[in-house]
Amino acid sequence: MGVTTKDIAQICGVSRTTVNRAFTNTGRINKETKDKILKVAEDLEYRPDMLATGLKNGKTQYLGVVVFDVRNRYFAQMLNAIEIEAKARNYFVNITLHEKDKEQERDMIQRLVDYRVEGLILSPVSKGNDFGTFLRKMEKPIVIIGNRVDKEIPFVGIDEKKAASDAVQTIVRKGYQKIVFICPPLADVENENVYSHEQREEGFLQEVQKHKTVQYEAIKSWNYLSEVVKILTSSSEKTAFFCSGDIFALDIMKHLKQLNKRAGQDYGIMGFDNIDTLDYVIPRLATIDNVVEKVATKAVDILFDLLEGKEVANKTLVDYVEIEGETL
Amino acid sequence: MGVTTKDIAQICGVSRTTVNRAFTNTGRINKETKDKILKVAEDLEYRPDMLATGLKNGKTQYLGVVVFDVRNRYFAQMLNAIEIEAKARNYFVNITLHEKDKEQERDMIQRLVDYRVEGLILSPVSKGNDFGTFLRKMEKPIVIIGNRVDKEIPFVGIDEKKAASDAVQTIVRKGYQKIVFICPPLADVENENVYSHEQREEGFLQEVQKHKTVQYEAIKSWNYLSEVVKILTSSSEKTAFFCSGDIFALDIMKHLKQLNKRAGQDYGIMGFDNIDTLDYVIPRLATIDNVVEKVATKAVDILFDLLEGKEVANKTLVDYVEIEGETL
DNA sequence: TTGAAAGCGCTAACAG
DNA sequence: CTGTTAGCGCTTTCAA
Repeated sequence: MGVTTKDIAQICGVSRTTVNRAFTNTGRINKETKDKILKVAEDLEYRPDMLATGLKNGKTQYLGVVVFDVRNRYFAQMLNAIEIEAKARNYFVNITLHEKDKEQERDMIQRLVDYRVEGLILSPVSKGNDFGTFLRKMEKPIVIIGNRVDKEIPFVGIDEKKAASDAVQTIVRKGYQKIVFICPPLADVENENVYSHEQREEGFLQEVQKHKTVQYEAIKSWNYLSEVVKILTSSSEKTAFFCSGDIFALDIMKHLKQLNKRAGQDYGIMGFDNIDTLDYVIPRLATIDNVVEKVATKAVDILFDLLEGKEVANKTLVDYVEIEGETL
Repeated sequence: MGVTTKDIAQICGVSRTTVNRAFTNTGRINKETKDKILKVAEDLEYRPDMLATGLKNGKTQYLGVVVFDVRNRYFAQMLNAIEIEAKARNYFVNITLHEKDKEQERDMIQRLVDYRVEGLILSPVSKGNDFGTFLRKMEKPIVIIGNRVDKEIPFVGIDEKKAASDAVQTIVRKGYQKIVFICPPLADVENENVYSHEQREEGFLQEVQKHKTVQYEAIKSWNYLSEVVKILTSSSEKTAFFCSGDIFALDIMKHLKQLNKRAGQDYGIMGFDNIDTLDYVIPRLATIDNVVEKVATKAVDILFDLLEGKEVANKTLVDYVEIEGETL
């Protein structure tokens, strides 16, 4: 590497300890020597070696973030919020991505810990006790967004169940007689949905069953497009599709448009997430804003509470927002 | 931290040197002691401290990436490609984001270097000699995507100028008599466009001027929407808008749709980038695919060439793809 | 085949 | 106010 404290010490005719003191403002030090040291350091463009500092202190001022697939709008917004919030506290963020691969996910977490990040924010595909144990073994503050791992690890999110339930109420109020829930599998491999989508489904089922006159159905396969067409052409009831993600809704709208079925008129449709692609699509999709930026910000707050040794709730809910659209 | 080589050495009754040899396969070592060491290490769940290793070797197996604003689809695709390509070579990626802030940009680069990333891939907002000098001072392999900094620092991208020129040819061929180039400023602060958009503009101008019968105009302000409306309502020529980014095109299409003007019929429009939001928008926007994933992959390839001490071209072009749409 | 010793660059306890 | 010393955890001569 380049310039070290040793070089500076030599040039200034002092010890490395003194040089260190000049930087850290710790211990008493003569103003003149300090100024001189700082000046020399600047002239030489001295930069402390963070690996050495980190090694010594066991602290790196880094947070680790692991998410799957940034291409998902949801995550992009999340990452930005985390970055901003962390920066505000003078921390840095190491973002790592993977593609819904559970093994990779563990690797990346492990790797970040090996590099001594001080805390982790995760939006994992893995969950369950086994994964929870793995995380606890890291012995680092961890906050989870999006997929509840287990009861113990702090989680931040919205009340997905209640949001889905609200959505169903809205749909019913609009006079739909049949509601179809679209919820294809997310983690492809094991055909297992992440927590939030499971919750959405639960919320849907719980609420829709309260309305005796309303028919319902849940489609959980990947070829939902053809199923949707089948339903729409075969049934006479006023039908709405409630999708566990905006993407599915957009996909359906596009497909049906080609068949000359118009959202909001020939059928109702509602999404979930409020991804910003919606800004460019007409008609405006009705959806639930999962306030991902707020959630991310809150997650960082909680992580810092943990870092400061504070107690935190193991579940923190942020208020979602229902967005009215033109598709219901 | 947890278990160290010292612990393992003690347990196995050998020196730390020997433990190290067991891991690195360097130097001769008794098969039995080796096996024993590895076994103990596994039992204790030993993890090498990467800060210590990095400090010692001056190598971290990390690449640094700095981009502004992942919310931009463009970058999201890029990051994924980089991550995958780096992983394939057993390297890790530290992604850092900022919001078009030049000072922050430098900070983050500096910080990554302080952490001894071995190389950098940047898509910077800054450019020019001054920034080039700054980068060279890092004394790290660097590859630039998207904003040419200066002649010396290796750059990967598409031939933006030629792509824009091609686009104009296409538009002219479709019979448009007036072409309006939409290119609002990207780096808000200084009203200065990044290289790629400048190139697109140059390509536009160069080509459009070859077609004497075609009128043209360039709108470079943020309130392009009202300008567009003004032009469309006031002129009788068959008009097409060529946007330096898909986002602007989508914005215009949405706005004009509300005024009952239909893309592809009442006016032509073409974008640039081929962001994947286009998949959900009807009509399909004509655009240029900037093949960002290919570019990113290539950038990593080049970075590794640099890491291996190979000579690389200071400018590498990847073939773009013109996408036909329904909007011309 | 193994170990002792020195050092990467920074920090902190303890003396002076 | 300043310096000496030891050590973070790992690696690498060099010698045994």
